Amino acid sequence: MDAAEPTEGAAWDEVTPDAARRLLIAAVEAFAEQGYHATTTRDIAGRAGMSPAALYIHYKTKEELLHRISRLGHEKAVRILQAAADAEGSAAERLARAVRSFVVWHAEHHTTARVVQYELDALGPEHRAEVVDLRRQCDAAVRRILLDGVRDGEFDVPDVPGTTLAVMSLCIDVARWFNAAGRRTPDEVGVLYADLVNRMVRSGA
Amino acid sequence: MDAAEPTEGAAWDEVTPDAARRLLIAAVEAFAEQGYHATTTRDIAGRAGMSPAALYIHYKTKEELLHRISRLGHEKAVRILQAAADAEGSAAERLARAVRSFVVWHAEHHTTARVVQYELDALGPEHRAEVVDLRRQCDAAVRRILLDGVRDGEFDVPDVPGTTLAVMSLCIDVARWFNAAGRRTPDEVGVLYADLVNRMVRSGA
DNA sequence: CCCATCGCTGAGCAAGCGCTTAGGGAGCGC
DNA sequence: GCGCTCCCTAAGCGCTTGCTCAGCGATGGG
Repeated sequence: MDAAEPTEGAAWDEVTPDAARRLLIAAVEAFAEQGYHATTTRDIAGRAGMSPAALYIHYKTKEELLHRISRLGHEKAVRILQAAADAEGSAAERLARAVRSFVVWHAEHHTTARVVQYELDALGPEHRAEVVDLRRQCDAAVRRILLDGVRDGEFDVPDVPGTTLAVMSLCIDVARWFNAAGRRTPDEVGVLYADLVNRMVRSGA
Repeated sequence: MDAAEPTEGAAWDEVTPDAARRLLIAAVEAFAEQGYHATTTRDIAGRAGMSPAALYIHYKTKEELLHRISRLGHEKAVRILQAAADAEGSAAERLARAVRSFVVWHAEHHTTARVVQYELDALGPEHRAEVVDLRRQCDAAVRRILLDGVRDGEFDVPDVPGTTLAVMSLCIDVARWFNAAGRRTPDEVGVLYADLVNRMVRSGA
């Protein structure tokens, strides 16, 4: 389907210089494993092979690290969903693409996704507001597909906002339970979930 | 202050003495708002109107508080799902009841549910193992309903374990996004979700 | 009226936290 | 060689954390 998903390392290409990227990747792993509040700056620096003080050359605070991770992750999510919503094809095809690529991203980058989706409350007020706005754009993209499908008679969806919520919720929760060592590949989960969501909205019964 | 949630107080009836219950309810609120690691023992004791030291008369450690909350919550979840699985009626009726009551519980007690579902990793190894076992019982109850429905030709479910996972995931994530001040009541969400899940598994299209 | 018991508090300890500061060493133009 | 810049470290500051402990006031049996 769409262009190959970048790998874990390549996803942070835009973060420079090298030391800042290494710290950020270390922070993602630590936050995903233990949560933001349980992670110490010493732990992050240690994973990146640096002394505790090195962190503060590249980031003002620990919270700024989380903010950078959260913003980059949400921007990626918005891009994935808007690409699907803007694509050619029937509403069913666009919805399937949206769910599949969104789920694959959550499964493949489940460490990043876990931080992005579950550490939102650890952000400061203005940083959180910025990220909440990006989430609204995610919702809007999915809702647009559903509304198109209802308008064209493709879908039977009595409660569009509620179903949008449920679809997003289903995809996001993948980050919580997905385990790379488990028996399902990200793509298998994506295909399964696209089918389940299609069943939720298809008309006729 | 919690008059809006009539069952909230009654849910912790079994916790005695009174001071221990007040501390536990304070801990649920604090953990749900800020997360386990961001909550201090001083905060919990303060919410219960006590000094920091009072906590350690009733609980050995902060982790024991989380364990008690998590265990009681999971036991309730198991009871809800097994009651639905064991009920009379068609598989569709039992599935609808399971989803509806499970979702209503997550919405009504979303503070408790948030702690129960998202602070699992903060438990010590042996306490976590105990709780993970209870979660397997939850999964098993839902899977049993799906298998019955497939056997009787009521459901069309190509991937029973995967669909079980998705149904549980959908219900659990309610605890993350549900807001008591929002425009949906717990019962409305329960009815909506029961319908969406029914559409996932119904045969014919 | 006394004193043991229970539930609790005030004060504080050792450890660990986020973050700062002074300074070292490699690479560069001149 | 010299000085300048850029990354980085060792040491540590001020503060908060989970948890402890000696002791206090209220209660109730004798």
